Amino acid sequence: MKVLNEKKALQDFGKTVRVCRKEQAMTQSALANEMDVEISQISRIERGLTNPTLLTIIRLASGLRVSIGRLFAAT
Amino acid sequence: MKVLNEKKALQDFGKTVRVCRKEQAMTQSALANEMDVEISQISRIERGLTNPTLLTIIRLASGLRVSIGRLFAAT
DNA sequence: AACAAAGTAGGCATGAATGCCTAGTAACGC
DNA sequence: GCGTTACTAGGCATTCATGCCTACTTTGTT
Repeated sequence: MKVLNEKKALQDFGKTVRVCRKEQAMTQSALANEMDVEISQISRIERGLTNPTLLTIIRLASGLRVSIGRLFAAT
Repeated sequence: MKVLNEKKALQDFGKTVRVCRKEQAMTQSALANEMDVEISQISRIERGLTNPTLLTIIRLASGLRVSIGRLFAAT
């Protein structure tokens, strides 16, 4: 029953998403298109403002062409 | 903009969670305690009825003592 | 500086995740 | 059989993820 620092976990995830996106030289808009999600949601995720769902995470990894594990490398 | 089979993705994830839980010889109740989430939520996740959030997924991996990537091995 | 592109801020509506609860079913040993 | 533990079903309330929209700020280029 260990305590999770939720805010930090979301921020770490967002940072990793941003790093991966930059590595692909994609804009938020381009990623949103690949993922078929709203562009504003990308911004919220990268800033750690939202707690994305499993399906969004799968879409992220697919759009960024990385493994899901990669998105949690900072964890 | 590839299409994602959402139902199958959630079911696959749930199946993997169940496999990992059995490997640890844990009950749903024990896992729920480790994760500090409601037991009914474990049941819903394993049956693919719900689309869990990032924080829930992190708690799952922690409670099951597996990497997050492991939970997506079927993906 | 001016302009364009990229990203942020914030609000609002809708649907869904989660917690909480009760009741029912399944799977086990005795 | 009986009893116990494990899991499922379903409802209800609250919170929040997401989509959609407009406006604003930042960044980069010329």
